[in-house]
Amino acid sequence: MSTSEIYRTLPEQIAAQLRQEVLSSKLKPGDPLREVDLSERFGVSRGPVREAFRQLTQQGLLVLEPNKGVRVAQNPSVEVRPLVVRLRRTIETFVLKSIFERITADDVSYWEDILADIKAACESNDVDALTEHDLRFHQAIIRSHDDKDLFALWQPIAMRMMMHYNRLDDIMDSYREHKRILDAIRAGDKTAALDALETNIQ
Amino acid sequence: MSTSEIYRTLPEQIAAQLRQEVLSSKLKPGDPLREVDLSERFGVSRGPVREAFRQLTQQGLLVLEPNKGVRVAQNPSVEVRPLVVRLRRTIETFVLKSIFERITADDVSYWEDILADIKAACESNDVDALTEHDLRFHQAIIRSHDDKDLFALWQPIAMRMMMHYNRLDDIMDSYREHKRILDAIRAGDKTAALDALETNIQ
DNA sequence: GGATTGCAGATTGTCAACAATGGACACTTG
DNA sequence: CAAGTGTCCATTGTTGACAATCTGCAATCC
Repeated sequence: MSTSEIYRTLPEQIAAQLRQEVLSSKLKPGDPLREVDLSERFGVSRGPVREAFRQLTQQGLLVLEPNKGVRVAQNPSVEVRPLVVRLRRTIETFVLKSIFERITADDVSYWEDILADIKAACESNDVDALTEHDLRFHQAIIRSHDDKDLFALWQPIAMRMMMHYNRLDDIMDSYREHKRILDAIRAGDKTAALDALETNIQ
Repeated sequence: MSTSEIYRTLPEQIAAQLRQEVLSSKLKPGDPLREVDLSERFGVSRGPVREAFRQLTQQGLLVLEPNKGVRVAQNPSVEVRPLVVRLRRTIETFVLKSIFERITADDVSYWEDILADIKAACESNDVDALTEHDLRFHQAIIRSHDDKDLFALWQPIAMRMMMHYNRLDDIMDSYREHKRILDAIRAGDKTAALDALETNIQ
């Protein structure tokens, strides 16, 4: 992980690593994951690996079949993708509307740090890092809401959007879109912020 | 379980039982669940119980804190509940719209069976059974879509709505609402069916 | 020849023992 | 007496052994 986030438990560390590999297409849809392989690779027993599988299944990145193990999930079909976009927009705009008046300078400063990471990833053309920081940006917004359950609601939807997907011709657009969101927030322009957010989610 | 559904794995059976107890408020928000207690109760080791905990966590019924175990989740806050309603409506109307032209006689016949269960539950004033069959009804609709991933997307949202909640003054209303959905489907009236579905989800 | 059965290896499912963690409460210390 | 420290116990986290299940392939039968 390029971020120095602290994962408290063994399964979380394993899940974080595997998530990164799925989102970066190092692991492709349909690829099987073997418990023993991974337990040897991470130097743990099969228990924590199974637990990590469970977390990633919940996030929609892996699919589990009893007695047959887990595989990397397929991308949402072309038919379902617009639904996922709509769901994610619904949640994120709900949260932004809800917290808008209570956004603190600390919040903005934290989001700016992430924006800087996004900018760096764009400039060095590092798609994997961009995916990671893009996710962190939106995650940070969701997490600033009081109701922590919103994150659990949002995560599986957002993950399904981030899987093996790249809609941008110019990678720098990602930076511009996120900057536009943050600029509008800083200016206190709620309508513009919501519009910028919706534009970014597609 | 009053239905004779077949659960293939041990964890699924345990999860089904616990889910029923959470949805029927036998287990209340904040109640802790102990691995050893449940493993003794179900006559298995702690492994399958942990696995069941993971499934229910993913569905939003339980909340997991590392090194501290799981508790029954809180109801969605009054602020978040409208969002959950909107998300569930979005998914279910999307599915109904999408499958409408391809609904078979077998589908309708199966849904009628569930409607009969709903009617029976209403008439005998059995709220727990009603919750179960209400869930089965909507689940059946979601599952008739080709994209099986939709169910995974829908479930955590629907579960959050079903937790310890009863919006109806007259329990028979539930039967009437579901009957109205099915009548509209039988009549081939898509608009009416979608409207009836939205009315039922609140 | 094509379908069915039976085996063998690989893989997941379950278990019970042991390790690590966290919280309560008594104890020391200033 | 208040703040901090240590110990114990309940509980979860991790492990490795063993059981059950699935998959592919070869032998058998019609």
